[in-house]
Amino acid sequence: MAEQTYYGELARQLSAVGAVRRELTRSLPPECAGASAGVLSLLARHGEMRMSRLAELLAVDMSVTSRHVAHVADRGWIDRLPDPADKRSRILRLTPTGLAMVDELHRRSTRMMTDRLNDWPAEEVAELARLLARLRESFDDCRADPRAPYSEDTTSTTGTTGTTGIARTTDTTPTRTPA
Amino acid sequence: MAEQTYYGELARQLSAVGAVRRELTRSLPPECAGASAGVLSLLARHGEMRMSRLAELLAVDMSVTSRHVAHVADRGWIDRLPDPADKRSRILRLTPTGLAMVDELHRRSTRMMTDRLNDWPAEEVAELARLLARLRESFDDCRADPRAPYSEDTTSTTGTTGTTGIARTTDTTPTRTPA
DNA sequence: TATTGTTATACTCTATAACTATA
DNA sequence: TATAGTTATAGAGTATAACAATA
Repeated sequence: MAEQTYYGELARQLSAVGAVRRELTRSLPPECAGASAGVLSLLARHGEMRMSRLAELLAVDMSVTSRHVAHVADRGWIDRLPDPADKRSRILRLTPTGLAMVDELHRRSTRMMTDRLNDWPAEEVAELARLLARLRESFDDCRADPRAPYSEDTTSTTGTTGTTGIARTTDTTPTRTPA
Repeated sequence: MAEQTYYGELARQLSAVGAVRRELTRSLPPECAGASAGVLSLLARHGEMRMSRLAELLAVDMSVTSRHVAHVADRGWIDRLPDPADKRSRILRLTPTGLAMVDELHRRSTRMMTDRLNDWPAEEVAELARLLARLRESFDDCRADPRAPYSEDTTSTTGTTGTTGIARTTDTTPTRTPA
């Protein structure tokens, strides 16, 4: 069990890292917004899948996923194939154009990171990536079992009861490593 | 210089950590949105400051800062005092109510992290916080010197030239540790 | 009756640009 | 002329809820 202070400090750093994410987003091609990039990367990494599975991996509501998927489908980067096993469902699969875009995205993000972190030793880059993956897993695990998220009646403020409605994720099984 | 693969992996993990940030946001009191929390935390950490300095620390445009500051001022959490040295400028300072809110925020975020990461050894929590802080610094350093951000003509796609317009940050000097 | 996915609507956060008031 | 801050407007991302089609 870590000291209280570290937890608070970690929480602050997590908010602050938004600036880094925004800058990473700015390095993307203009036709491919951040959310589209997320969809394409996951399809490249995990292979074809259904909407619901993708929503899990993205850790956002399916309504959100639906819009992002429609967007990348409109641009011809994925196909939405009928699922023979369930007529309500759709199978999402990268097109060759989509695959090319994934490679482009990977090139750009790698270049950006290389540029910014050129003085980082390899172990620290890998270590940070590892810890972030584990952080997500720890949060996913809690989302998995639905024991009351919070009670929050600490003091000065009205209590919230944060209810989420997003399913479990866990993402550590690459299917394909682009380029 | 780390291997290319680690850079790409880190970029992916950074996008994916958005889910964690969203969940952290959900733990906040309803009257205090994420952006307000950021403003209050920085004022608690660094003490009173001007708008422009706060915009730097937040790493967002000053127009954005202005709105967030107006919001927390409306709720009585900060005062906007005249700057005797420059009549254009305003000094931002936490009110007692604002300070109480900061404590509440700290309590909540710490509790959330404690809840989710209860099986993490203290060193890993601290290590992740440390690496994230350093990540921000590395990105800030690049923003500081304005050598052409990018050229981007790798292949398949139209090139972007990401221009930012946000100043340098660097945040490692706590002024006050709440609670 | 429950589940898969879509759409409509609303809210948060951010950036750009035009504007003011000082410097 | 340049800088500090404000406001208007637009765009990206997300959540909730109502809905259609199928299980």
